[in-house]
Amino acid sequence: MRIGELSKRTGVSIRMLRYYEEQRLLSATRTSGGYRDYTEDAVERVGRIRCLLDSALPTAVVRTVLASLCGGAEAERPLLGVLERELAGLDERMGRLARSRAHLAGLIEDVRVRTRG
Amino acid sequence: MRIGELSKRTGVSIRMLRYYEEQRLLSATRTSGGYRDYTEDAVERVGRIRCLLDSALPTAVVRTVLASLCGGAEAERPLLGVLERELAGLDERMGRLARSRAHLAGLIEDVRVRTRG
DNA sequence: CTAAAGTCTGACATGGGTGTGAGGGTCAAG
DNA sequence: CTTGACCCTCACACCCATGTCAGACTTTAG
Repeated sequence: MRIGELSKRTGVSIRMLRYYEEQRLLSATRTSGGYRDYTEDAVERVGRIRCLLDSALPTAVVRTVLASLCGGAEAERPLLGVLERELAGLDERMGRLARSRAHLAGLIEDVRVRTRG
Repeated sequence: MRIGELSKRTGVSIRMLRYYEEQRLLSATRTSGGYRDYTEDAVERVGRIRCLLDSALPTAVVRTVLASLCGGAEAERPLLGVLERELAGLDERMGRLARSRAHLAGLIEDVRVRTRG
């Protein structure tokens, strides 16, 4: 299928499908006219890419993950380390956000008190 | 005082002090030679700016907050709304991150199970 | 054959605080 | 006067998924 159809079937913009190819997350053969030609499998693969990106993984990690998932179980050991580091990174970001939130909530409370007074 | 001293006393880089001025968060008079000349108050003001930025507020909001804090209590009503919207935004970001984290944790669990099996 | 819809590549913009560098001016101590 | 420390402005780079536009080509329907 061509890119427009894949876009409609996955809900992912054409721009992003091209981007995934550039990032080597997704591949397609080309027609004689130069159009991308996707197999049926592409639909599922795009879904997996979206899932991984929605887990806040950067494209480079998504590429690694996809490669490992297609490899055997022995390829999944280093993968696990990569994912755990990403998880730790997420936790740190959440911690920072939580601290900011506490800051801001305190600030709001201050303003409230002062306005009442 | 000049910018280098303010930087040392606040721990904020010179680059950032200039940036705050550009963003109209901080002001200084100029010497005849064109150097910025800060009053003592600037030290405290920079501290307040840092505090607000550390609360994940964008500079435009920091500007509003600083202006309101210098205004009277009646100026703090709209301010409160602004801050609450920011807080809601923070909560949404935290929610998204939490969802991503859950996604990723699930993915890791899958890999673990599959590697054991 | 023609028009329209689809596709191609390449490039620029976004957000937004922050680093870094170039090229040049100011000021104080020797 | 010279040297060196300090400062000035302007501008580009970063991150990185995503939108959007321009100009050109392909495919398909009429």
